[in-house]
Amino acid sequence: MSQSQLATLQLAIMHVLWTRGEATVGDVRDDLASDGRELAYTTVATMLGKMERKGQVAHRAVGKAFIYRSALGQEQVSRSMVTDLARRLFAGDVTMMVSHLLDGCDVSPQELARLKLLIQEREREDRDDA
Amino acid sequence: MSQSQLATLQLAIMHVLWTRGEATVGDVRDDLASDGRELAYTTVATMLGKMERKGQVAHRAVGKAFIYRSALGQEQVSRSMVTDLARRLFAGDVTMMVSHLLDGCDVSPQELARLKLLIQEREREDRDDA
DNA sequence: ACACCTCTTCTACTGCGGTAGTAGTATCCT
DNA sequence: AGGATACTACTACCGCAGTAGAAGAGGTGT
Repeated sequence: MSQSQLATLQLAIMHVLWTRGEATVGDVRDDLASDGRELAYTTVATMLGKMERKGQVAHRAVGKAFIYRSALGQEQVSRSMVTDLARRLFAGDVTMMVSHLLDGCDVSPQELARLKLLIQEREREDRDDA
Repeated sequence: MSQSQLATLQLAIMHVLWTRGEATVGDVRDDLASDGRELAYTTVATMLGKMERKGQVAHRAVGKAFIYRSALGQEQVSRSMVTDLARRLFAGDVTMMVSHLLDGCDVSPQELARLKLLIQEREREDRDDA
C-alpha cells in the first residue's frame, strides 16, 4: 500500500511515535528539536493532522490535548519503503541493492560478520520451508 | 548532493537514458509506454526540460530535435539514494537495511549465494586495504 | 500551395510536503 | 478577575513532481 510511503519529516515524526509509544504535539516537537530540527509548534500539529487524515497516525483526546500514536508498524513501513526503492532503482534486484549499500557506506567488519550470519539464517529458513 | 535525489518518473526517465545512452523525447516516451506508463509527449518533454534546468540531464540539438543524455552516473544516483534511505530509515545502519531487504522481498537461493560472495569480496578488500 | 506531422516552448493546474501565522478556547497562577 | 499559557482549528503560502493543452515553427508529401 502506498499508505506507508513516508517523506522525511513524516518519517522523523513516526520515529518519535514509535520510540515513545504515544506523544503529544509538544513531545514530538521537542524530540525533533533535539535532533536539530526546530519547528514551530503549529507546523508539527499541522503535519500530524495531515497524517491522521491519511490514516498514518491516530489520536485520543485527554482533556484538551491530543495524544498521538502511530497507526503503522515500523516493520511495515521500513519494508515497504526499502522494497519500493529496490523496485524503482534496480527493478527489484535485491542483490544489486545490497551491493550498492556495501559500496556506498562504510561497513565495518563487525557489520559484515552480522550480515553473513543473517544470510546463513535465511538459507536455513529456506531449507526448512522446503 | 541532493542533486541526485530523483523522484519516480525522473528515475524512470534516467533509466531510459542510461540504457539507450542518448534518446529523443519520443524515444523516452516510447520506452515508458512499453513499461506501462503512457504519458503525453509534452509531459515527457516538460519533465526533461525541468531536469535539464537542474543539471540532471543535458541535450544537444540535431536539426529541430533534441537528443538528451543523462548528466548523472547511475552508480552515483543509486548510491546516493540508497544511503539516503538508510540514513532516514535506520540512522545509517546498513545491516538493518539489508535485513529488511531480505525479509521484504522474495530472495532466491541463487541471490543469497551471490550475496555471500559479495560479502566475502568485501572482507577480502578490507583485509587488503589494511 | 496546402494540409499534415513532428518538435519545442509557454503556460497552467493539481496535489502534496513543509512551514507557519492567527484566532479561538480552555486552564492555571497569582 | 485577569493575564499568561497551552492547545487545537483554520487558512495560507512556497516549491516541486507530474500532467498536459495550446501555440508556433519547420519539414514532407501530394
